[in-house]
Amino acid sequence: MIADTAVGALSALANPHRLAAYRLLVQAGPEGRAAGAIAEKLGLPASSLSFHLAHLMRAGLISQRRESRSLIYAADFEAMNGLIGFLTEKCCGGRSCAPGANPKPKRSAA
Amino acid sequence: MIADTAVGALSALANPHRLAAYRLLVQAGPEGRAAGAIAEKLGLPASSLSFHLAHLMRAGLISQRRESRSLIYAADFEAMNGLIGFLTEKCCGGRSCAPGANPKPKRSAA
DNA sequence: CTCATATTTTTATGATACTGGAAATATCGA
DNA sequence: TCGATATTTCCAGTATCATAAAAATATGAG
Repeated sequence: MIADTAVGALSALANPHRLAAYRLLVQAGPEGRAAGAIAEKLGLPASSLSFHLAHLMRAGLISQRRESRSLIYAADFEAMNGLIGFLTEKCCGGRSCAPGANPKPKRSAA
Repeated sequence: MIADTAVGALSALANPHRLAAYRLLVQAGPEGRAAGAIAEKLGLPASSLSFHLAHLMRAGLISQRRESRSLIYAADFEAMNGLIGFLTEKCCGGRSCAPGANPKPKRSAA
């Protein structure tokens, strides 16, 4: 991941509504959730939610697929792991890492 | 971590200069780095960097300590892990989690 | 006390983001 | 084709953020 991508992803998450929507999708897993269901859960007008989902899409954090009349959104877990890896990269230059001692949030492939 | 805190942290990171400064501090580890050293490394005017560091401080992502004439900034690793935990919380509702299969970026205490 | 260094605060201007109603688009069923 | 459902695009008003020069503050040395 390059810095611009990371800034885009972080900007996308840096809004209460988008963060809520994103977390909802993270918890929903690969199956995802329809836009309408998200709007209802979050109590947002459809047009506002659409704006926020488009923002998350542009940032590459979620994906979209159509299923009949509904548009289903799902979190992109590779993007999430890429972002986390970018933030924690070369954490502490290799040393033991702070109070609780967390060498590195090791992820499978990264 | 509550949502407001997370939004604050993400907003703080959602800027190229702040993200660069933060990553520099993450890689520097608990020792941290003086404001002047960061400004030089990033090629930023002192006043601009100060603005950005204050933003990261307000978000709780970094800490400050004085050492003679210099102010030393260091990443707060607990905050970072808290943020990552918040993002990945209840990821996939427990199921296997996407392509690479990453159940959860397990961290020591969280 | 005064000067030099390190950093922050103040300030003004310009740019970007959020909001939600109304209209437009896409899909489905009869 | 027509109507209903699901969602997006358009719009404009308001609010928030980034920038960097200049002035202010804090520390240390002589």
